[in-house]
Amino acid sequence: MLQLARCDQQAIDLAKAKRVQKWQRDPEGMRLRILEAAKQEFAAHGLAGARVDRIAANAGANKRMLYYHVGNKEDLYLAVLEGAYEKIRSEERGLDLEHLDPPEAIERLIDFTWNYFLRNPEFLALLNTENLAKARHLKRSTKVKSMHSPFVEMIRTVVTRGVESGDFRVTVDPVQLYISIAALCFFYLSNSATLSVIFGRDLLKKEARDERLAHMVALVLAALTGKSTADFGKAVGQGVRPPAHQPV
Amino acid sequence: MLQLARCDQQAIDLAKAKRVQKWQRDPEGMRLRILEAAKQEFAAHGLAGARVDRIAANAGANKRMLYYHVGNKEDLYLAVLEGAYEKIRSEERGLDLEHLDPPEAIERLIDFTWNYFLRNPEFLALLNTENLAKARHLKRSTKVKSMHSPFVEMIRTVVTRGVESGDFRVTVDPVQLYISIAALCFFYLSNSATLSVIFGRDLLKKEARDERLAHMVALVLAALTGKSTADFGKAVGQGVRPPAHQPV
DNA sequence: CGGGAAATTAACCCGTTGGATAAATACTGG
DNA sequence: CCAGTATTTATCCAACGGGTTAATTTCCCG
Repeated sequence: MLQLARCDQQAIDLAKAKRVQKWQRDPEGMRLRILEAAKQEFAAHGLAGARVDRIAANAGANKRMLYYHVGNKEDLYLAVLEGAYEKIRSEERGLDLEHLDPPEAIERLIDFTWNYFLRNPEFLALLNTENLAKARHLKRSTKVKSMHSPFVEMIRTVVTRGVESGDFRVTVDPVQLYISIAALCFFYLSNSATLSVIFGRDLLKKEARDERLAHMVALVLAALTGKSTADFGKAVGQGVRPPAHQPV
Repeated sequence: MLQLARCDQQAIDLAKAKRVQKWQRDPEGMRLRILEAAKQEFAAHGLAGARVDRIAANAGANKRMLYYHVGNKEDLYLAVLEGAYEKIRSEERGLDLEHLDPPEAIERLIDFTWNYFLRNPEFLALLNTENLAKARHLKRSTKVKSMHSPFVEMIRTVVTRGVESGDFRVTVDPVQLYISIAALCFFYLSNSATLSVIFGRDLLKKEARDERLAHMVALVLAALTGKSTADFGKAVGQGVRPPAHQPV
């Protein structure tokens, strides 16, 4: 008792003397940490499986902070989702496909999409979660709808140029083409866990990834140009080909 | 009070006389109804979002029945998942690709995969859920692993035959090819909700679905055979082409 | 430097949910 | 027809989890 009282007195003295702070203000930083933690949590467990307490803990924050800075669980989720879309579209805008000749532009688009998904696995999980919810939240979002037409136009331009130059034999709906490219990348990575079990291969190891990228590029370009590249995926046998292509 | 008593007596009399049964036994039927309800529930809400009480209600059963006939929530989930895999593999086995010439076999495989996913949207949702869980449950399952090699061999045969006959210009790893075909179908359907919002089109309406199937067949066959089919998706402009292909 | 708004913490509330228990009821083999 | 087993019902509960309330601390600016 006496001892305790002495300690308390000491603590107070220290607090006054050295101005010991229990915490410091940082609203912007806090908000970012919250959103980052939320992204990881939603990506790892889905909307229903995510735990608000875990988000708070991983953000190094008090649970109350989530509600103070962002809102309830669903607001948090929507904020994360919007952020994720903004990020990928912003990177895509920097792709600059106009200056490449069409086949190279397509290859670059595939390469980018693949590596973006590889670098941002949470993005895949978030999209799946949102689709499970039938895009309920995305529909409410005003931000997201506007940011996609420029991208489609960019692809349309590439296709048109390719057809005019004779590089591409046929014309394609740019939306279909983009969906197909995204599909080839997305499905492989998003479902790699079950596919690896089913086919008894580790689909995420380096060689497998390189092989997959080569396969996708070959598939799409062969279809568009009619010229079959040599490397269409590893042979029917077991040999593994060296990667034909490296991330940017 | 008196009235009530009289009613009770009446009820008892009726029960004895007409042998009124409050319920009748049907273990197998019950089990099936439980699994069906569970499939819908897990597909609609994911593992964490699924509610055991809702499953019971939709199965027309008491909650206790789930635990009695199948097990706890995770057991239920695994049973549903295994059932889903069994169903698609079993249907695939009936595809009988051996008797078709290679390009037709591939087209048929795409057609089947597409329509299977279309008819069984829960299957897509279940796979996504399982991948969110990093295939944790599937790894535990002994049943599932074995049933896939025959299918891969079936595709391998088609590819080999195609190369030998000269129909296909290049050889392809059958696993890569199957993943690509599944990807083109799966991603479009599984993500149709968000994609529809983003691109401002209803991707599930009849014309869009027909268009998609034609696009996928054209893409894959063009890549394999080198012969571009005319119909590679709707033009760069806005015209919609009539469906080139109908479900079986 | 001090008062008040902004930021943060601590503690609590309460409906939900997975799961368990025991009693009641139907069926079946002897 | 009866005894024992299989199946179903009716409750209960403890843990969890999202959200809130109120107090506490920091910082800014007049």
